[in-house]
Amino acid sequence: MDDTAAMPLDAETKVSERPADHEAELRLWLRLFTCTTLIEGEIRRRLREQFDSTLPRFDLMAQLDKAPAGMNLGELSQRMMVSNGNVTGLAERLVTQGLLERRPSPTDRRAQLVSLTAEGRRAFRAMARTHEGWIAEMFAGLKPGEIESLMQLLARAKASARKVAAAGESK
Amino acid sequence: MDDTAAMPLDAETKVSERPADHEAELRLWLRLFTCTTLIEGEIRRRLREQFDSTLPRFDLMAQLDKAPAGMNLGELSQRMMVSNGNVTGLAERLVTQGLLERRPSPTDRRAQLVSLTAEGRRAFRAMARTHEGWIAEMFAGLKPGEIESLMQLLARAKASARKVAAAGESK
DNA sequence: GGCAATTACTTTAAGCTTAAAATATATCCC
DNA sequence: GGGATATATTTTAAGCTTAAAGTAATTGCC
Repeated sequence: MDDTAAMPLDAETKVSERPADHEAELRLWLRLFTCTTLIEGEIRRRLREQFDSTLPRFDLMAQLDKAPAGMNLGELSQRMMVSNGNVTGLAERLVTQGLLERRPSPTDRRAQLVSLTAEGRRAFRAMARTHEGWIAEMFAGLKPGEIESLMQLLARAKASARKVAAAGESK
Repeated sequence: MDDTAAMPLDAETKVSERPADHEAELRLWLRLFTCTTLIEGEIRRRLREQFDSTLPRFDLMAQLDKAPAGMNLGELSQRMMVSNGNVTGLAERLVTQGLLERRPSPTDRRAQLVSLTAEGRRAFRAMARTHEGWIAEMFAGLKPGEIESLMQLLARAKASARKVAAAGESK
């Protein structure tokens, strides 16, 4: 019935509410997660209802819209931060819809080059314009200064988390 | 070269680079999303590697840990903010693993009551302790004041988004 | 009592996602 | 040149997630 090992240091550990050591961080994570999930869910819902599309498809198209010459699937998966296999399936569905075009890379017979079709580009631009409005709507309750503060604090949080995540993946 | 506003109608608004009216909000959303995804991915990875578990399973168990008497699936799905069908499958897998127990509700023959088994409770507590440490680790780069500021700004963002999302769902 | 509406849950179909294994090609080095 | 290694992509198996349709039981109301 002693507690946490050795307890090397730092007073800090108040006692009374023992378990709560990192309560502030836990609550922050919960709030961050809830906030993101709330907005994300609404965006997904609207993409589906208004454009019969999905967030991953939108993301993929956004990457290609920035690269008119097209790119291969590996590069796409890196930029989207998802697995290779994921992009394979996503691209396939977009090709079926006529929004995406694949052709073999001229320099590497293992690789495929994908790019938006004219229709894909048109469809994406329409979605993107509307999407931008949705996001503005979601954050309409924040003042410009609050947006700026949030940006900076999230940058700090991201840097902090990135350090931890990066450490693990070198492995 | 001024822009936006006024300009009500626009056929198309040609003007090459239409400057993205809501760029600040868009960048904020991107950062919020990236930050959450980064942390979430690391948590998922660790749950899998260290506990052979998943985030949805962890969340479900967390709800039940707070309700020793158990609860029915509908209540669980509400608290987790996911669909009913989702909980059905999740619970099924946890039962298979011996971490969850189902029994018919004594008062309503349509309903099931679920609760953690002794083993489930033990497993959850172990995970929760470790999980708390991970979260603290992720945010270790932030000062207490920064955590506090983030909490408040995210609360404002959440309230803003909630208003928008709620408006749509009454329908 | 009996029937309509509601509620609790499950099933289905579709898509997203990943890790791991498999395939095909390219590159490096002797 | 030829074999080892690395790279680009696809396939597979498993799980998560949802909306919509289906089933069963309960509740409300006449």
